[in-house]
Amino acid sequence: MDKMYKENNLSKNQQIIFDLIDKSSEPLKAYTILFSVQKKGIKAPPQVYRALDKLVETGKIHKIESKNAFVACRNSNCEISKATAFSICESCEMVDEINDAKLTKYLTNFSDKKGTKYKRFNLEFFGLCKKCK
Amino acid sequence: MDKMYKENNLSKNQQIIFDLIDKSSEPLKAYTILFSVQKKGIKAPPQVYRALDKLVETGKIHKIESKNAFVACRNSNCEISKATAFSICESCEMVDEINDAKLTKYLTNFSDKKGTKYKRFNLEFFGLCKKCK
DNA sequence: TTAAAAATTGTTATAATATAACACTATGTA
DNA sequence: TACATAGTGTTATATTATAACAATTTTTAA
Repeated sequence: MDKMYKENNLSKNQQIIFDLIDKSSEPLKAYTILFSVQKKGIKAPPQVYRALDKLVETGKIHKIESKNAFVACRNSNCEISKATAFSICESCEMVDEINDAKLTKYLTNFSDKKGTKYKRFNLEFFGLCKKCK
Repeated sequence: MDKMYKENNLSKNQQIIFDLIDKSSEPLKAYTILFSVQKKGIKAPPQVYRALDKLVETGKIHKIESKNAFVACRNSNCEISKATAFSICESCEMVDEINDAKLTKYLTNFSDKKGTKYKRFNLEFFGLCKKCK
């Protein structure tokens, strides 16, 4: 059988792009991805953005909104991105996903002054990483 | 004296653009701002982006990263944006700044598993606002 | 199994967001 | 007053993202 990529539920383009992001030590931007996968036949922005959209939707990757860049999800059981938190180094631009049950619980249960609860959040912390400090 | 705008420490372009954002009931995008202020002599993107950068830097406005849009700060004493939180309606796109001392304190004091504390954060909650629910 | 539905792909063009670089002017400060 | 700093105006261009259309592949379920 030659459609191995279906075994983990990702399409061909999604798998190619996920692999790239997953192997990267830093967040990747859409056009960086595009240039990296051109030899694999992915030649145009919509192909990249469509795969990214789907991967974000399914929680395989997250978008770092302040950087327009994408990282693989490091939370073993993350299937849908509804509670994301990141630490971002303002010097070297390193990004780490924060996986802190207490923080997640606190924010997931947070309700504002009108009593509204939210079904999703994204939190980005900025500072200096260990190396840069 | 004809340089009134100096009284509150904003330059001419900064004041024009701040006023526009401040009066708006919704987040404004850079090019929406650009089109709105062309009659006031601000004709090119860099003029808008420079003013926006400065206003963000001084905490007069905040950028909603997930929307590439800007809102005026509603926290009376916000001089530097180091602790921002917003609620965003996924239906009508309404954005409200959350001003919750307990939340701010919790996040300002948050330290990750390596004990690192961060000097700034931005939190965006997503859900349905009262109207859309 | 097979036809309809849903998801994915490929492609071209273009829209939307943001910055580089340069010349100049205004303002604050010693 | 002169120097440094901040702000302005301008052209061009870089970067990020989507629209629209045609085709193919995969899934579903009758």
